[in-house]
Amino acid sequence: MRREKPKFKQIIDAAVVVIAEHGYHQAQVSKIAKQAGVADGTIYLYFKNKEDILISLFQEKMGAFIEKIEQETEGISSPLEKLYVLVKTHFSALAADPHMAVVTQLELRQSNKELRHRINEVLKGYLRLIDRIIMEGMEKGEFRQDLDVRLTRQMIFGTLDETVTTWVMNEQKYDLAALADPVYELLVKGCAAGR
Amino acid sequence: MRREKPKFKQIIDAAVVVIAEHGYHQAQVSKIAKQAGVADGTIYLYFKNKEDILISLFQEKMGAFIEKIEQETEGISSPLEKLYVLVKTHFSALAADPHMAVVTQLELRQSNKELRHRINEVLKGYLRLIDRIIMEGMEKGEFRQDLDVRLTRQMIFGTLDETVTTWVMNEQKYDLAALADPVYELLVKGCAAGR
Amino acid sequence: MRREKPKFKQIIDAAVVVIAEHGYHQAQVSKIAKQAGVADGTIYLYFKNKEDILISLFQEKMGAFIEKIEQETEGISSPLEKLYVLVKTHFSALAADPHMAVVTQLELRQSNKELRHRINEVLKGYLRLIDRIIMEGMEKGEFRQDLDVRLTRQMIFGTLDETVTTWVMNEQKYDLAALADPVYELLVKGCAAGR
Amino acid sequence: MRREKPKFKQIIDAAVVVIAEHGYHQAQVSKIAKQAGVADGTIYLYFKNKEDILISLFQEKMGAFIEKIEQETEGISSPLEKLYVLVKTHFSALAADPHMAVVTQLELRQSNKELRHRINEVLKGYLRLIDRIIMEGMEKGEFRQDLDVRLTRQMIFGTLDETVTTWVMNEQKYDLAALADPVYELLVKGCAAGR
DNA sequence: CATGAATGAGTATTCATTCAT
DNA sequence: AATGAATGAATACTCATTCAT
Repeated sequence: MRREKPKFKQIIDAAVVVIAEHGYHQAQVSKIAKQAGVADGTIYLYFKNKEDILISLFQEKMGAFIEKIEQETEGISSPLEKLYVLVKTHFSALAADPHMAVVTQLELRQSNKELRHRINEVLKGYLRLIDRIIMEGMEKGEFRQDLDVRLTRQMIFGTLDETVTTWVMNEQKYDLAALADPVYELLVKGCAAGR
Repeated sequence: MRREKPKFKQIIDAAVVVIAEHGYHQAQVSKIAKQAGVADGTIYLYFKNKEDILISLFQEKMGAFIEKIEQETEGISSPLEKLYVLVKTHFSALAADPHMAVVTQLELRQSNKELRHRINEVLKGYLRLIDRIIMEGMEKGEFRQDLDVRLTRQMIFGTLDETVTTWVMNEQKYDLAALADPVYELLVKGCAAGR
Repeated sequence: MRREKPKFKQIIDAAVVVIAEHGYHQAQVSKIAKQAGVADGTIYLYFKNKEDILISLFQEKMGAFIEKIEQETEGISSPLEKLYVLVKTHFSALAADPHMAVVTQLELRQSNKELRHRINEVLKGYLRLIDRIIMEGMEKGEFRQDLDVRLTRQMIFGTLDETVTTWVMNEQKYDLAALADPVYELLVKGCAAGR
Repeated sequence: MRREKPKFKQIIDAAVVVIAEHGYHQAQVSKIAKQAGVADGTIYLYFKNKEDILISLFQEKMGAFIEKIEQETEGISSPLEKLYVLVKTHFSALAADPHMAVVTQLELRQSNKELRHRINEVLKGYLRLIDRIIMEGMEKGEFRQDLDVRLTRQMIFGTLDETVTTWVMNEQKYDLAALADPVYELLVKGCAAGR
């Protein structure tokens, strides 16, 4: 299994650092190789091509991200609480890894359409997780019955994503994790005044 | 005023078509010139460089977009209704211009960080418009009093943006404008069941 | 006669200024037109093409230069004295027109081989003048009898040219005209100690 | 040391041939690469950019030229004889390498001002060598005591340079080396008849 | 005569990928 | 397995010249 070989991780980690520091368009293969401490050619013993590095990077990191959120929400029975933990974990995981935040929110989005479609494949795992929470919430009566699952998931993911992106573009100046509570409340109650 | 010269618009429209059809990275200057029916060199009589075409494109189109939404919401006194019209207009404007939708949601995001920052400057006008609706809503008691304006705006914009992007990535297969009502309701009421 | 039309001179003078200030490779036709206060297209009513401007420039200025030296040396009977006046006039004419000095010594030499050959045609008038002084000097016994005219002329012109070029490259910091006496003596006596 | 790698010399030699045959402005990088038998990109493993090829070319060739003249004049005690050997070697070295003669006398002078200044830096080594001969000649009493070293050097270099350039522009039709004797005599004795 | 908007040919340089060692 | 020298395709921009007004 290539994912277990030490150089596989070594190269992916190097890619994250190089992209975060130099930006997507300045992340040449040779720069990644240098950062990883291997020869340019060695990259191609572990990855099919440059795109494959980026896809693998996203798979590895996003996979861990999803797994973490799944673990955190696993034992929880209340869908609303699950949603809260998801928001909290989403924010704190990215706040804890500033390099990764820059890479996922800004740099990787500069990739071409094909790569972005591949990335979306990976993202789907996360979106399905959100979908499951929504459906469970509707079943258990904690969420409104008339929700459109896809639209609700788009609201949740869109809000989280926009919040993190704004935070990254503001150079991560404020405490992202602290936004979990008000954002959760917004998603749950909406913006209108209650009756 | 260069913006009023016919070739200025002609070239920008050509750029939209070329980028939508061939993608950002395949939108060579010569391809845009050909589509516009002018010589390569003519481009440079109206634009400083390639990046300037893209920035101008975004300014022109986004400017018209914002202006349209401002006009539509102008006479309305209820902030909630303003929000509804904003959602509706946002969706229908992009649904009415599929090329532009592809360009703004997918292609232009591949641009480098500098261009994206310039684009964000233009976007700010739109975000400020949303902010004003939120503040007015709080003042008039239609929105909750404890809202964080920035977070609320990020929810609204993030949700709209994610919804449009998903629609574009699904090849605009369904009716985007029809989503205005449920999305509006989601934003206003949130996803939780009422008490 | 085009040479007598005011715009002809106007454009040539503009070319000298532009080339001296911006350098040969930055002396675009449009810049010369602007400096001359005419439209780009007007240039082509007076000159066949850009090269023609430069050739005409050289002909006009070099023609006046040669004429001046011919006039100064005309009444003089002694070839040695003629040579002295030539050296003196060569230096003082260029010292009096710093723009022109930069143009002839540095900028115009960046032109392509063909233009340089055309320029050499013009220069030949000057070289023939030097030749005549040498031959007269040999006839009148003031110059050595065994001189090779071409080589002697190359020594004279090469020395003057190198001296002016060095002066221009040193930013015309010292008094060029003051070098006429020692340079003349060098050309006449050579560098060896007399017997 | 890049100068010792075979491809470094290979590319420089190719540049000399291409420039001599096609002229400075027609010496595209791809043409040089083809002549050198390498890929375009390989050029940039050995040279920073195109200008660097030309500067290196001049440094390599002019360096060898100066070294050769230094070696030839080394053991000689008489400054006059040193001057003779310098003239002789200058002419015969350029006569032996017609390509290089075209490149140094005609083509490289078309380069822009910056490159020409870099080239002059290299030339200074040669001018200093001439200066040393002049000063030694004055000390040993073989040269006149009242010489201005700079002017004398300008006469010597200017004469040699003009002689070679004329020879190149006449398509190297006559025997340049044979001119060493009369040119030397001119430089030493001047053109005036002895007393 | 004069204008100036429009033309379009031409070129240095980068970098993902290969393959002989 | 690992290396790194070599490859070569691909593209924005300038500016001399024209010609309809």
